[in-house]
Amino acid sequence: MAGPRTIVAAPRRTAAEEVYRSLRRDIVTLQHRPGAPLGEQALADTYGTSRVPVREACRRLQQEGLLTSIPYKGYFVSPISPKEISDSFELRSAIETRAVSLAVGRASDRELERLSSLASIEYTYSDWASYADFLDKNLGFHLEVASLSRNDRLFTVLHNLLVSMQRFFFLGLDLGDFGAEMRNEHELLVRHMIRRDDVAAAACAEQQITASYERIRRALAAAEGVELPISEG
Amino acid sequence: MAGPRTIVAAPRRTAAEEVYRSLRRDIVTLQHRPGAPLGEQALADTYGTSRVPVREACRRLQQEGLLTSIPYKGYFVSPISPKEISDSFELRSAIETRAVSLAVGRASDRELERLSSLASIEYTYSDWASYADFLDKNLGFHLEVASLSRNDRLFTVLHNLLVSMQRFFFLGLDLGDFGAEMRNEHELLVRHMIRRDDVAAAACAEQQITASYERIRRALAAAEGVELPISEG
DNA sequence: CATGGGAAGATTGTATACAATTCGTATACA
DNA sequence: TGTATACGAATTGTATACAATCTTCCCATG
Repeated sequence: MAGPRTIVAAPRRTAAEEVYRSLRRDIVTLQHRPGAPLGEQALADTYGTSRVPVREACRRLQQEGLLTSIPYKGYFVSPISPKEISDSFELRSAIETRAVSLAVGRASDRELERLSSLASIEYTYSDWASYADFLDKNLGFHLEVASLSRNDRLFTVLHNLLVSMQRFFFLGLDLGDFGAEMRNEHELLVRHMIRRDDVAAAACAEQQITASYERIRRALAAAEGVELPISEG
Repeated sequence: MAGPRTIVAAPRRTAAEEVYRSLRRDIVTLQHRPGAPLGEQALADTYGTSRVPVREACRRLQQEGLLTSIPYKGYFVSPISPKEISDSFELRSAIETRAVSLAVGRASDRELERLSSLASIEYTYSDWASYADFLDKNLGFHLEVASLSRNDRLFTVLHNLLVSMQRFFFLGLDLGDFGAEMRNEHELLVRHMIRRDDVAAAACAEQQITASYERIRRALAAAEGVELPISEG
């Protein structure tokens, strides 16, 4: 899913890696709420390891923006502020539209065909497990586009950004059933790319990212500071 | 220099932080050559600490792309390949042009005036210390632009990217005296920004980034695999 | 001479113990 | 009552010891 040519490095089975993946999953699926306190020792007890691997995982998540460290107080799940959401979408727009442009110029017909097969995804309204699966496949689609840009550095940065944005999307899915809408968006984008129209494809991506942002904004306005600890940005 | 409103976090004086900063400086100034092997224990001995802080620093540098880890062999300074340079400039172009656009719409006249004062920089040809100072100030200029975008996430990502690209620029400065040229570029960009012409400013930034890439490419072609270990990309 | 096995060395991964720093609180004092 | 201060609890930061894993090289064996 993540990478077609994942020659980079085989992810080894290490405790630090396990803690990292588990913690990240729990954070992006909102099972650890924004603002929730996490201590190294507590996490070590939870995962049955020592503080050293936990520490490594936490520093990684901190660098990716999902955790915030307050020295001698502990780690905290980074709060979700309107500004952070807006900043993230703005940056995503800058990077992903370029990725689409580059991909149009560099991907083979064969690869675009394969991309097309990843465009059709859906979920079941108000089904949590379905949400998780949907977001995973949606991430896969966008990462495939990024990978077709043939730019490893761009891929890595966009990968990190999209992962940290996953929890925003979790907030949005409950607002309504957008499965069909997003599937149509994906398919439209791929059609532009197959036609090798880089300008139209980039504009299409830009517009879809804005639409996604609007969905999140509406979901946030609907929830309006009751369910989740949203900090003022 | 880095940030005007650096409210984010006071950089604590910790051993891991010291090792990180020292190592990063030595890598971007090419005092540690691309491909050079670095072991945790050796670094610990060098810096007079234990492996734990060294490890933390190395993982950070690895995630930023300056170090490459080969399991059970050691860390190595990431090689500089033509593709890595090209990828980096491509990504930089995507992010920085957007940063310029945003800054034009959000910075105050006062801030743009201050930015103007950072534009005039120069260096002395074939003077190493002068190079380091020049690159530092040049970085400061571009980071100030990024900061004026008012997008923290964009700032952080571009910051990391530009830092890791510093060592490319080191290769380029010896090719000739580009001080005046780059100063003119900076001043032209600022003039576009002051005129609040975001399209012209973004196009100007794009063109300048391309020019910078060309300078590096020529420098690399001139050196042609004799002085430095350049891996084939 | 090619090849597989295995021991030795090196490196990373993990656990535990200890030091350093910070924050809250209680308390002494004005 | 208000304020300063000292103490203690909690947490991170660091050092060291040990275990696991990989590489390498040598040697036996076909």
